Amino acid sequence: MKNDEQIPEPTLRRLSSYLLYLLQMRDRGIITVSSTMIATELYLESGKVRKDFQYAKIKGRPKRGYDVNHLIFEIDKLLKWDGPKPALIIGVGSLGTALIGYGTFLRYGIRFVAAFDNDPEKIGHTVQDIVIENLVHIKSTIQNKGIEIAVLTVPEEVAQNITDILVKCKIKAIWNFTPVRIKVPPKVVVEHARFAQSLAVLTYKID
Amino acid sequence: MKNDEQIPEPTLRRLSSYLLYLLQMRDRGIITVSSTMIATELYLESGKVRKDFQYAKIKGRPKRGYDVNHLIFEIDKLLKWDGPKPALIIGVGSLGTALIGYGTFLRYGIRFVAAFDNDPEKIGHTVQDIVIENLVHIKSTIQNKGIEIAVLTVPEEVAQNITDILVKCKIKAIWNFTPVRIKVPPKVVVEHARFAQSLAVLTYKID
DNA sequence: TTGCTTTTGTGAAAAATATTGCAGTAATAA
DNA sequence: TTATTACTGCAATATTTTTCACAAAAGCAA
Repeated sequence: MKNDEQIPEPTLRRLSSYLLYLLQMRDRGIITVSSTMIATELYLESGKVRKDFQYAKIKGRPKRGYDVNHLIFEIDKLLKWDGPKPALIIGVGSLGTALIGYGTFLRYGIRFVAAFDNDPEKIGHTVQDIVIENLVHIKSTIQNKGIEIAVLTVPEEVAQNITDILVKCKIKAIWNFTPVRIKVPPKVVVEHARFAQSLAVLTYKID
Repeated sequence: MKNDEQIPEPTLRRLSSYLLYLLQMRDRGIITVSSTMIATELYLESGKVRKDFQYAKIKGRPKRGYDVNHLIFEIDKLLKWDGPKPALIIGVGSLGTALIGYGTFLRYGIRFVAAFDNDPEKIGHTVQDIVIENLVHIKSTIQNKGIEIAVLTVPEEVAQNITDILVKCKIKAIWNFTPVRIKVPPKVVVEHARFAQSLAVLTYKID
């Protein structure tokens, strides 16, 4: 395996699942886990787990397995989930509010530090100690707070407009919860929260 | 291509994306689309789009492309998104409430017809015309309303317990929004709403 | 009609991802 | 010390998914 190789997306996704399990194990005081243990728990093949760790350049020890703390440390580092990154949310409707309140994100590398909405009724109010700001302040807030990640929970009609603003403000990544496929320059990372796609798999498989 | 072949999951996911685009096209009065148009819009290869339609057994016409209405009809049928299925939600916290309010699900084949919570404060209150019920009624509600799909937005500590109840009530599919990997018998379909996995890909790709 | 163009449908090649199998290593027990 | 066991690490193989390439079909224009 070459050194400069990109880590496959399926591997990245699984690494985040391993992390969840590993945190549970650490809470229970478990020091080492084997690839078989992880695989059994997550319904995978142990070989796949080992291959994933190989991609992540994480080493284990024959007969012992992998050190739980080391695994957590390395996966966090790889996913850049060490030291939560400041993020902003645009669109403080019910979904936006729910996401701000979803404390678990803190564990997943992001912390909400700003919120925006264009409803004058909402501006000035707070959600979880975050003041909802007017969009006109977005550029300065992004700069002042060093925000790289934006979570997009606006109505779909304005999704592209807002995206263009975010791009102008040099945001690096957008997590898009709208059903619209937004357009960005190549250097901006976009990830769709694919509710529909998830549901498609679910409903297709029924029966 | 054999007839009894299972449709690959990536294809299912893309089909749901095509649908979104096709609905927009229909609204704009467009009658036919080519695989190239879809591909350009969604940043894919046109061959992939055609292959996907091949899996879905959807035919086009050379020089004309595909009929928008026919595509929508066939994809809806395939994903079983025609005639929304009744679904219930368990755990009416902020995320649960947001999901109930997310009207777009109606387009994606499910309609919330029941909600449950174990907080006595909440029971009897309504969210979007749905009365929050006590969990003791879950079995009869599932039977009476013919519910096959459950959306799980409970705290992670009780996720498995609630899942076991759902399985006993013969639910067919669970859409799991908790970070816990729940265990079910093979015939029950589970789909994780992988917030963490989605974020893993996002944060890894930054820079 | 004929020729030209666009677009489908699909087999086949290529690439990505998953699985298998096993040599080698470290811990443990005898 | 030696044998046994339980692992990893990785190369080889298999499978899945994507990409490519092009013949055939259908519309269109002259």
